[in-house]
Amino acid sequence: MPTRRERTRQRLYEAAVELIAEHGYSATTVDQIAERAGVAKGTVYYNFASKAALFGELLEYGVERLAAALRTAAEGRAPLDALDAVVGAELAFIGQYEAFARLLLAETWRAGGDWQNAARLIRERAIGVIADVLRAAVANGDLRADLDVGMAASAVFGMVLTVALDWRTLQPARPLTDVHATLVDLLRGRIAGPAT
Amino acid sequence: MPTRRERTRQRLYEAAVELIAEHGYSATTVDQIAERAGVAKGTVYYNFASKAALFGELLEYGVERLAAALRTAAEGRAPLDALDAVVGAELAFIGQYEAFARLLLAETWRAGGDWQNAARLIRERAIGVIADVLRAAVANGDLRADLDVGMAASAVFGMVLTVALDWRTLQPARPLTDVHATLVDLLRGRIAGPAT
Amino acid sequence: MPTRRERTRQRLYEAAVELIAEHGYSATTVDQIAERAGVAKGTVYYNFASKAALFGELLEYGVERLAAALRTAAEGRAPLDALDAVVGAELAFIGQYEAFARLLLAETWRAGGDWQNAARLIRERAIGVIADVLRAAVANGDLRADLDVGMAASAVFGMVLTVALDWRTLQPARPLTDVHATLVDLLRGRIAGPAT
Amino acid sequence: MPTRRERTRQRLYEAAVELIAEHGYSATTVDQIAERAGVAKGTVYYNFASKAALFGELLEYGVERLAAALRTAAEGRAPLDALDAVVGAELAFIGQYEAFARLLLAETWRAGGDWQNAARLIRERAIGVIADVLRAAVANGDLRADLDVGMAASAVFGMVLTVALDWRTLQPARPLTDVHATLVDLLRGRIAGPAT
DNA sequence: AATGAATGAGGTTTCATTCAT
DNA sequence: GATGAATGAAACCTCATTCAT
Repeated sequence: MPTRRERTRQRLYEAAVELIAEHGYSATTVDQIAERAGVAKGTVYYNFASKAALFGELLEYGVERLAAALRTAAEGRAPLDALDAVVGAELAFIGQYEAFARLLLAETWRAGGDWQNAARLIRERAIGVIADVLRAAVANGDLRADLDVGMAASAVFGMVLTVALDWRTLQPARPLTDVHATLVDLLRGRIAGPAT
Repeated sequence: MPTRRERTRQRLYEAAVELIAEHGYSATTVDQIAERAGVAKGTVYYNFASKAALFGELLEYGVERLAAALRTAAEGRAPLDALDAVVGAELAFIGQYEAFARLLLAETWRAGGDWQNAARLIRERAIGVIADVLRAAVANGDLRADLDVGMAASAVFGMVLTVALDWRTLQPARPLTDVHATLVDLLRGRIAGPAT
Repeated sequence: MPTRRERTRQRLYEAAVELIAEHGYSATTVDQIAERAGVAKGTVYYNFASKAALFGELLEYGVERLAAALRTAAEGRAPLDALDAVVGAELAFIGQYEAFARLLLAETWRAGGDWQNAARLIRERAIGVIADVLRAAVANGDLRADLDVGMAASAVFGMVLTVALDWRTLQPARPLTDVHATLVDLLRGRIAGPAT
Repeated sequence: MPTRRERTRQRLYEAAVELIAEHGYSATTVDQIAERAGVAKGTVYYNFASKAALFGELLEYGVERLAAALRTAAEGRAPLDALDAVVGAELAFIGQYEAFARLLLAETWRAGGDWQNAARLIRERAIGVIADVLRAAVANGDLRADLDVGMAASAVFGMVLTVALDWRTLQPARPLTDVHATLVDLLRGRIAGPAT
């Protein structure tokens, strides 16, 4: 059973993720976070050292969950199946934590960036899982030996992220399986027309 | 020959794009923009109604250039060649206007967003060009008839954008043709290993 | 017992009235108001939505007090006595809240005006009380039946205001009763010389 | 025939008076003045040393005209007739130069005031004419000997000013003669009802 | 005689943070 | 454990003034 403090922190997490996803880190104020969480402004500072610290913990927490979801999906599968499963897991994660996904896109792909560490974290953890799967597929002979694994992993991650956000924005009613199928087809090179 | 005002506006455009790409819209101050452009702060406001207006015009201008580059690349080519060319053009654009590309990713993929109009603009103009190419490929029998063109276009755009930015960040020395080749292979489904 | 917030707001009211009376609304800065009230600039904005809102609440508050003072003075008196009393009350009010009276003159008699609402308020509330007294005097047969009550009320109000401010500026030592007597004589038509 | 410069200055006078009457001196910008006058901003500074100088010349010019109008009206009349004529002249002046009258009220009745000189000027010139008339009436035995001439002059001036501006605002269609008649009745003490 | 782009001091407003309750 | 009034640095923006044309 969570303590009162736990519950307050959780409420602040959620409020912060939603607001930052909508307006960005800088444009989100501590006042707004407190209001949406239903607590007084002082309470934010009773629970977190600063606005930046709240955001940092948030990112860490979210990226950890994303990476864990991807790792779990890949475990114990044959390489190509694992790739499909990882794509499915990324889609599912975005479907459930859409706000966090937008936050990821919006705040981490900067040039100099105040959150460059976080960005590296994401590449290393989330894209790293995809790269591992691709490497296994290459080792298994499923993908050709000279594939640039790092670049391909980055491509897969970005492709899924972009498509997933367009999905949530433009056709949220569409079932996940549908989107998943299209993405897998794209990845497997199955979009060619009838042999001529 | 550009007027004095024209030249000043151009300098402000450039300064703003770079800064916003690095720190985001909210975290970039008008002072910084003015300083980098080498003008006084008041000059920013003499030339643009507000910080938001400057950013708005900026997005419009950049998206227009990107869409034009993609359209030009596609023109007069057979569908699948056009797809390769469009990917190449997007890569080239990002290589040249990296700052603008980061800004696009960082500021437009928000949920509610103050720049939702801009986001729609991008989807309609830039991704629209890709969708047109894919549609032509389907009509030509190069891609299968039931392909979800909209989703595929979004996937291509996001994949290229993500890869390109990782390329600029992690291995800027690598030649564009190299990256282009990998992306085209991915798109054409040529990454399968030796037939088993 | 007033809350802390109440006390701060009151201090801000007083500081603002004095400064605006001296320099006008536009020429008075929020910095000055905060300094005279002995609080930080941010505190002004914690207590009022904006400089304009502070001024608006100020006017409302002051006009309400003025109208109340005039109404109280008139109550339970015969019409002509009531008129004398109302003039006395206006004089006393200006004597005590000179700053507010100057502010009234300076900021509300504009043409298009951002404070036209406030101006109308004043006419309706303060001048309205005088008009009521005059109307009662007409009904009582003390003043002639075809008197333009609205115009006369406006005349009385303006006459007293102008005289009172000249009094405070030029001969502040002079007792109120003296000024009151002269004004009442003027109003009652007792300034004619010896019958010829 | 006025020179080109003369005409420009005149247009700037008029634009400035109207704008300052509406929004006050501080709230009126040089940009607005230039725009309403139909000239470029630089032209304002080609013709006047500063915004304050423009306003100063404006006040001087206007007060001079007002005082002259009052003096002319009084000349060569018997004291009490002169009083009526002066009131009529003040009304006529305000009817014609309403904007200037509002400006006078709004900017000169301040406490500390940046335009205190101007305020003194007005009292001395405009109210002074009225005081002279009243003094003559006292000397002539038309008004009682112990009348406080200064205070009465101030009362007359303020009464007329207030009534005139309410007239222009609330019932501009009403003829001047009507307003004049009511004011004169008030001044002559002719508002008493039927003798009881 | 007039212009309008440019300036920078100074204004209003926002907001992360502190602290007494 | 939580509050909310207060703070002041720093943001956006305005505007009187200058000056090259």
